[in-house]
Amino acid sequence: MSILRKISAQLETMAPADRQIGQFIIDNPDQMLRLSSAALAVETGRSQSSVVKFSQKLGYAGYQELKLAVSEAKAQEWQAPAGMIHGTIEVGDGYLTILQKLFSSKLQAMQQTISVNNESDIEKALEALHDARRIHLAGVGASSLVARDFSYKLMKLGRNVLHDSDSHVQMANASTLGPDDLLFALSYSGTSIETLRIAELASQRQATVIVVTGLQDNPLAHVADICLHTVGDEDRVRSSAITARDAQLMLTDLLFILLVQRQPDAYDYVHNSETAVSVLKAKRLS
Amino acid sequence: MSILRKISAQLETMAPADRQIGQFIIDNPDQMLRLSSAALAVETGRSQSSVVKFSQKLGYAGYQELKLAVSEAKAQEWQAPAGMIHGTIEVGDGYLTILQKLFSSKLQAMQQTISVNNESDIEKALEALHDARRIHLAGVGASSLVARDFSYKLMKLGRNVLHDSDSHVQMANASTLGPDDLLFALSYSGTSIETLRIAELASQRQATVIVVTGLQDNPLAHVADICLHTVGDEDRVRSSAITARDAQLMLTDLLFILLVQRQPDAYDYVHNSETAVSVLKAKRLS
DNA sequence: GCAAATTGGAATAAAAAATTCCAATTCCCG
DNA sequence: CGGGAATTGGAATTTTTTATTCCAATTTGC
Repeated sequence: MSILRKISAQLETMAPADRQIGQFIIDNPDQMLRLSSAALAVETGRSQSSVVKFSQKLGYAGYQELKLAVSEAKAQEWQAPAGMIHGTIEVGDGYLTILQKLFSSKLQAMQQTISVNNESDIEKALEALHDARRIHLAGVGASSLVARDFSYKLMKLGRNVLHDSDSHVQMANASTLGPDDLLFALSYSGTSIETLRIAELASQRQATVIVVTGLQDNPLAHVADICLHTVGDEDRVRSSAITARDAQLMLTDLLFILLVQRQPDAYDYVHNSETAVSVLKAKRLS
Repeated sequence: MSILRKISAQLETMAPADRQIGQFIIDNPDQMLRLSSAALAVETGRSQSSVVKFSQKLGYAGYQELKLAVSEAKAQEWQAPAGMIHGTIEVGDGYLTILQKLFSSKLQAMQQTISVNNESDIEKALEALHDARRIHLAGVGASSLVARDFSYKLMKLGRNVLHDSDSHVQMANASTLGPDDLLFALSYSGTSIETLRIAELASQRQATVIVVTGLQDNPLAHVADICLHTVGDEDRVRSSAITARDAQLMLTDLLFILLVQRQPDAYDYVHNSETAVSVLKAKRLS
């Protein structure tokens, strides 16, 4: 149990000096860690011996041990998921609160995305990606960046990839797909008209259609041969495609790694890619 | 920067007593926090004054301040959530192992990225972004997607944003920047020639230069007015810009949220954006 | 080779932590 | 309600810890 929490719980039943010292520590843990027992006494208008006695009443040998416990309590607040601040980012939130809420939202989106997809669906998608002659990536808005990121990774493996940010070109590309090909379509809402039309066309042309979309029922999911789900809570982070994007990236990154594991020469391809790019890097500082 | 990391980096060039004391602290940070300077001297077979001098050579007023810094470094240290498999993805890894290692690597990259940047640097970047007349985003490869993602978000707020994936166009755009403008340059290596040249030009033209780059010393960091750092371990995830990209996104997402909090009409802009896009969404299934 | 700089322990001084002493206040029981 | 016991908490004192000074030995640089 965090000492800060323990002090809070006991505050009401403490004697006056103890209450004042305890309150200061709860309100200012960072500052307390920098103060000597005498300086803390000055800050609280109490005596130096009261500070030491306060520590001992809490079960510590002295002030130094109390300091250590406060330091550990602070460390746990940041790290333990249970102690992390969850919730909607709000107008009055300070820096640390925003940071923790953002981190927590990202973590949750990725974790939930993993748990709503079972291994057999991932394996099916992997199998289809592995076997596809050509892979066409489709998505608009934030999803288009995920599609592009995934297309770069697939191209790095030497795969035959079609991707263009212009939805008309995407549509034209889809009209060339056949039964040996695959469409990988991303849309969190599942209602983007361009992505939907492209998926419908690919499906008509007997290409395999993998859809990455949100959990809600939506028209894009209905076109899918294989449907992978993402979970994001955009309301938490001001509705700007942050958690939905992170959730999609979690899936595409996982598929990429699994493909790498499946392709014997994958590491060679990746290494070749790095070597090729290195001529575009400045030489090391001497 | 973590004091533990700093001590590690300097160990080789330290004199014998300092090296011994430094090594003990790196190996036993928990224990060190419980020891007086005299007790630490006994543990290392050195003198008590050497312990204090060691602290002072590192830039602290004394041993107590060093202790505080070690305590903070420990708090920010990465710790895998309980039970999670952590480590390098290897050839024989199964699905679940790969999944956990990937997830853990993402968490580590994001958390470490947060801990290596202090609040005052983030606030400086925020201030500069908030005040800039025009914001130019630069980056190539994976960084170009992060740049684009951030450009979309900034444009959603009604900001005057310059972004193009073509590095020649980026360069031409940089030639129009002035003292009221800002360049936001992303490169994990800090050695991409295009990004570097663009940053140098922006700097010459007196624009504010914010650089988002890795922790290692690099030419791009030297051009920066404000430097934000990212931590990613690409070796863990087959070296394909996964964790480096996640680290960069963590920073750009944070800056975006902080900007939203600073801009009174931000929510209106975001809402207007959603309304505008809704005409490109299929109607709900009936 | 020599002077200057660095290293680092012993001794000393200063600061911080802990304990003791004791007066004032509160609590509890008869 | 009164008196004794227990608690509170600051001042004074003691002990421990931290920081600085002194100085000899070693290393470095010219």
